[in-house]
Amino acid sequence: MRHSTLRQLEVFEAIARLKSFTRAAEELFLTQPTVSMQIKKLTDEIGLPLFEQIGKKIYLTDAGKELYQTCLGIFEHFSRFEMIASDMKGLKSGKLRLAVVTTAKYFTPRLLGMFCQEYPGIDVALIVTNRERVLERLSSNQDDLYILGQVPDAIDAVAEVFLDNPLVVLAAADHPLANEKRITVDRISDEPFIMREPGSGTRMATERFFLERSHKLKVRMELGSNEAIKQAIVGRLGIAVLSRHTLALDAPMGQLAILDVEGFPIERHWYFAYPSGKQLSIVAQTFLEYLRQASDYLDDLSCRHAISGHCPLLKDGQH
Amino acid sequence: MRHSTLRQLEVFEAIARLKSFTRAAEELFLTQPTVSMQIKKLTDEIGLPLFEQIGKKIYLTDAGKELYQTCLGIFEHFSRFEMIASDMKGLKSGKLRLAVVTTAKYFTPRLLGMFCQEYPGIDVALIVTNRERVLERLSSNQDDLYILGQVPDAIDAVAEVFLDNPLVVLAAADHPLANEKRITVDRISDEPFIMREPGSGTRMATERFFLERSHKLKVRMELGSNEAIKQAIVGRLGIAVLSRHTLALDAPMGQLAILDVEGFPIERHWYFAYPSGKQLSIVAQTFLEYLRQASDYLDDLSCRHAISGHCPLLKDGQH
DNA sequence: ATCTATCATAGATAAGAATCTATCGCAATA
DNA sequence: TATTGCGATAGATTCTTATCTATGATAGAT
Repeated sequence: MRHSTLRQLEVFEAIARLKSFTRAAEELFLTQPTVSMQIKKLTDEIGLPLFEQIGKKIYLTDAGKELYQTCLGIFEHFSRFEMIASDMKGLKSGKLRLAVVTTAKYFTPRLLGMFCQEYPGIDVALIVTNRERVLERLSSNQDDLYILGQVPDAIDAVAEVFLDNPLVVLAAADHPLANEKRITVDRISDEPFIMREPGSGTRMATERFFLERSHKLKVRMELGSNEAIKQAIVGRLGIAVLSRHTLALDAPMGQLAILDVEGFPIERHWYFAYPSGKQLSIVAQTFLEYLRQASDYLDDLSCRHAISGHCPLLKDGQH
Repeated sequence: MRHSTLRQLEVFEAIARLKSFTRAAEELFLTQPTVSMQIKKLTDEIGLPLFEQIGKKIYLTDAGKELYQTCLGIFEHFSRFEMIASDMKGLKSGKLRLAVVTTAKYFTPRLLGMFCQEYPGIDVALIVTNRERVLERLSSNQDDLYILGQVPDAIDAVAEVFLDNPLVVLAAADHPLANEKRITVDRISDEPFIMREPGSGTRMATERFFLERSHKLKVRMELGSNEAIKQAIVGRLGIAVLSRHTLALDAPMGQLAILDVEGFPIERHWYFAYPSGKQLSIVAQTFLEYLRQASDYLDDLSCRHAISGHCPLLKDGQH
């Protein structure tokens, strides 16, 4: 009976409900012979009579009753799906899967928060992991969008800048250099450095920076998280280059200083990316559009926090 | 999307499962362009992409995942129905609704018991009510088969004898006539009679019997149930004409006697009936066939009980 | 760089589905 | 008995569908 058509079920349902071929025909804007024909075919396929006629009344047989229930169930499934589909089209529902590089966790929640407020039906999943895993997910198409601090090179992907990502030199607030200005790279390079593990985008950029200036770094420690590094700085274990975004609201206030080193901040950027050739879901497209628009506001925000004097991390007059 | 076809869903399901258009085509014995075409149509109807292709891999979009679930649900419904239908065809399941006249309750359970044993999957519903209600149900086609003691006349129905229904005269075991033989109708008609309510088939047959012989009955009581009548007989309130089937195994033993009256037992019959024009369900047909075959055995059974001397109701030598 | 696997597209065709009009047969009803 | 209402049947038509072959495009794999 897999060869029955939905049309037949539709016709059947109408008859079963109205208990009349003629009424059903009217309801469906068909002629009566047409519905008769449909039912005939359906009955043949099933191999059991669905209706019986005593006098002029129509009754459902047991098989008919079962089929009626089946119909209702099937239509239920259909309309459920139709609802979901139209919600997806109208952005009333849907899912957005983001995978972001560790450092991005300092600002993506805020981004997502605003987006979610605007589209309350959208379900967002944020995965925070290291660059390597993010690239892995990117190439096996596990998410909708990816956020990285560096354009993926080995993988064919579309990437676009949407936010600045300035790298700054951080030291303990009472570090001798904390109040100096225009510190040379020379002086910095003598300091003990704390770094993320090799492979970290920040580390790569930092190393390139010093390499270009023919300096070597004293890497005193390698730590697996930005938070740990900040703690280490406060503990006077050394200085570090980190994204200014790591100095988010929750950073230990007043214990860190941004050093005014020549050539800093290193201007890196945040990129969103997705596999080239991927047809983005409507939700993803919308989020992307939202990202582009929000970037202005976000830049502003991070400036105010980190630069324009509202940031408790900066000593007076340093900006 | 009500215009999508089941075929499309079938194709879609195969692709979603195999994650390949080509594999799906092979599985369905189609060419690859055919499945592409089907999916194209389905996608157009739904208005959302269902698959995405990154490199040579196929992935389901969110909409696709939803549709896949929907498909599974729908196919589930279908196969459930198919199972039920094929069970119905094979008598492995099904329902038999019987409506019988009150007096028939003394033997139908035995009939049904045997039938149920033979077809354990069949669900039987037995409704016992008075003749009037049975006819009502018959004319509004509420059940599969009906059992009556008299052919329905006002209603157009098919009826067939399947069992004898002898009416006998019952009296208390110590009634003066209990030991007499060849009692004339004359003598009986002086006795106080206990009867069922007007409309009862037994009553109608009894009245006709006496009318044909130009006798009138002294109806002393009208009672609504055969059991009540038997109790009344035992209580010496009178005698009565009842179906011998009412003297079933559970009858009060040794307290009732069948009087050997001329012209008795009145030979009535049990009929099964159904609305003419009704296409009986396979279950009903089977039961009917079973009834015809079982009638011999049942006749035998009731004979042995009521006539051949094994019956405790009969005094020695009366048969 | 070439080959191979995979999906998309185009064009053709044969099969079949859905539908109609006209008419028949039956049963309930007036 | 005549009429009416309802479903079945027959035959014709139109349109769609499902399908094919042939070919093109793209991206991994060798």
